[in-house]
Amino acid sequence: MRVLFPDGGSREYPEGTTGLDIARSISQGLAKRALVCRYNGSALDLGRQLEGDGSIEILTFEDDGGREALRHSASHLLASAVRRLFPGTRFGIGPAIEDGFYYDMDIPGFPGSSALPLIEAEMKRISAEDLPFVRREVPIAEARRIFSEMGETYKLELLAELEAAGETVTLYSHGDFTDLCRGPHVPSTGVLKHFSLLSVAGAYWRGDEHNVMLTRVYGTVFDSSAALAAHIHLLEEARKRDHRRLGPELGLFSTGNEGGPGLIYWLPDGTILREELENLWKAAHRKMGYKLVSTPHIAPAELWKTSGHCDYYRENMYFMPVDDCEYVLKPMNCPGHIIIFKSHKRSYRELPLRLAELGTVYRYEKSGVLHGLMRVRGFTVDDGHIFCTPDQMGSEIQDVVRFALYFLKTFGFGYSIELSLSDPSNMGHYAGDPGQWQLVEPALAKALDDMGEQYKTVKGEAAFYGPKIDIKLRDALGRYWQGPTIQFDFNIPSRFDLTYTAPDGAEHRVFMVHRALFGSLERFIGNLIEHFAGNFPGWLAPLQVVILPLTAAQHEAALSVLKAFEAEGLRCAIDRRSETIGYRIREAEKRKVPFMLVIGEREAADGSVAVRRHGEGDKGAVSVEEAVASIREACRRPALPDGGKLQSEIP
RNA sequence: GCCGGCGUAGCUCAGUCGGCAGAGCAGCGCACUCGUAAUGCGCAGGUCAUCGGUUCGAUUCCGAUCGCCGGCUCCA
Repeated sequence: MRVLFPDGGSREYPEGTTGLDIARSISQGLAKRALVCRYNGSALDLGRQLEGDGSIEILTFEDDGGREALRHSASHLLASAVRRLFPGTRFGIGPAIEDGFYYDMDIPGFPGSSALPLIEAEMKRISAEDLPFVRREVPIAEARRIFSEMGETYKLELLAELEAAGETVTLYSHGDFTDLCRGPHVPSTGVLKHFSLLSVAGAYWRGDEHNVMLTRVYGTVFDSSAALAAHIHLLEEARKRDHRRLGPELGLFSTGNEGGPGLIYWLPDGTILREELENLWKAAHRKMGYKLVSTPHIAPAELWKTSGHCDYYRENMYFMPVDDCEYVLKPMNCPGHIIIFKSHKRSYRELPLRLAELGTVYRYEKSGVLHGLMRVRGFTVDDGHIFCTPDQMGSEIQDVVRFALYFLKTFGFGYSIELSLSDPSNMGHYAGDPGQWQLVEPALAKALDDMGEQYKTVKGEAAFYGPKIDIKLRDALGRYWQGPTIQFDFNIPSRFDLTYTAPDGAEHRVFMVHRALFGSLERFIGNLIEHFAGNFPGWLAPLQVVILPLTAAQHEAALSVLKAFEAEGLRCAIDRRSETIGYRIREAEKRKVPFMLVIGEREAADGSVAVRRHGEGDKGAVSVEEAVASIREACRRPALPDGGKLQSEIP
């Protein structure tokens, strides 16, 4: 048989050669690192005999497929260890996940996370036994017999579903442990050396809250102890940066308990941070042609019936009685902006009309999903609604994407773009006229293409009311977070009968786009805290400069330096406490103040300050004027976006 | 909401197999006037999350409630 390699070369092998044979024939090193292979596109165990001509890829930990096989094999290893320690355990599913694996199990008498070291030790033992993973293809009836003998009720459920798909299933065994599994797997348990169990959690069988809850054990596995250590280090680094730890520690916000779960109380320093963001946001939006508006927090339930939220968003809304009516605490800003759009008859000359508001909304979230600033019950959306004509749509989309990227670049985030489109086989599910979808979806793709942006298209991920562009932001640790979102809405304009008068004198349906660039101010600040590990850039630092007179003899000099910095609008404070200079520096460092200015006898005498930068240490003495100039520069607010719209014309 | 874990001073955590509640840091007072990440001494600080039960006695054991943390398909 003729085997083609990824580099274009090819070679003749006897029929029935295995992937491992081929890897060996290429190099010992590759054979050692090989985990699984792909032959003619399908992933296979290295020990599988290959049939017929084809193209081969030997997959190692460097490849997605190799990593997945290693992780998935580790989940089997986990399961077999749990079975040895807790006989009678029944198994659910145990897939590989983004950076590790888990297994959902019903473990009789499971003591909780205290059992993890025990299980890990048992896994090490099974790894040392170097048991081969053996694949077997059996008729479904045979599999059913095997699993019902073992009392594996969850596996039987899975088998029942697989019946529809085919007549046979595959089983993988190592030692006396057998699992229903598609594979492929690494050759033997000995390949799994560098793993660690991380946590235990409850998980509903098949993710459905009506089902029983199983015990989920999470773990991770790598191909070297160094890579495992690096991953553990990353987890620790993430823990250190956790905004739920840093936020209260830096005096930014407080939440929970008396204040109510999921509600954020911004402390003075957090409020400064917030205000700086709001100021940049407002100035940038005005420059980009948005009109800022402000809408009330409550509105009659009627409004929300018209918008449709009362039907499909009810369980997230807070209702309250007012006079004889029912009112709603707003969960979204759009209906408010629609009232503003409808406040008078609109001409095509006014379009595109871009309304924006930092609108605080309240949504009921189940108590268990609340999470620091990231998932809360009250938050401020940097909401914007663009009302435009079909013709204007393409350039509006580009403007919004560019605007979103401006913010991400300003904060140093990376990003990746996702375009969510409708599912063509299920158009009945969507709001609006299919013609609109056909017009808009290609226009969204074209707008991104024209800008030269890379993006991933996901069919069927659109909201029922319209297609959308989601931008995920990547922080300093390489983690992705929900970022800007741009959503078309074919539902609301018709529900509210939003129209404009065109040049032909007739009324036309307006196009509407929702967009949020920060998403929520709370979540975005959470991202910023973790991204910067609390070391905010100068313009965001709640306190920018601390002035530290060495002794009481320099208090006067220090006060005049303070005045010089205050005059520049810098946020500064003087620390005249009767503490050693070391103590006061330590306090300022812990507070992550970017600049510390020490003033001793020498500096007081010649009108200088000794500059110390947070995290960097003493930078030496410079004149007060120089210090003011350089710190003012370092704390300057970011430039507004390029371009912008003509603001001063009456339409 | 559900499963599991946790809740002791402002913070970080000891401790009590049921018998007067402990430390460090922070706070306050006094002294110290100092050269780049913790000066010394002293004082104060608690309904041991809340409510109920068992007990002569509960912070400890049991139950409920509240809050926080890890999670709740990334599909054999």
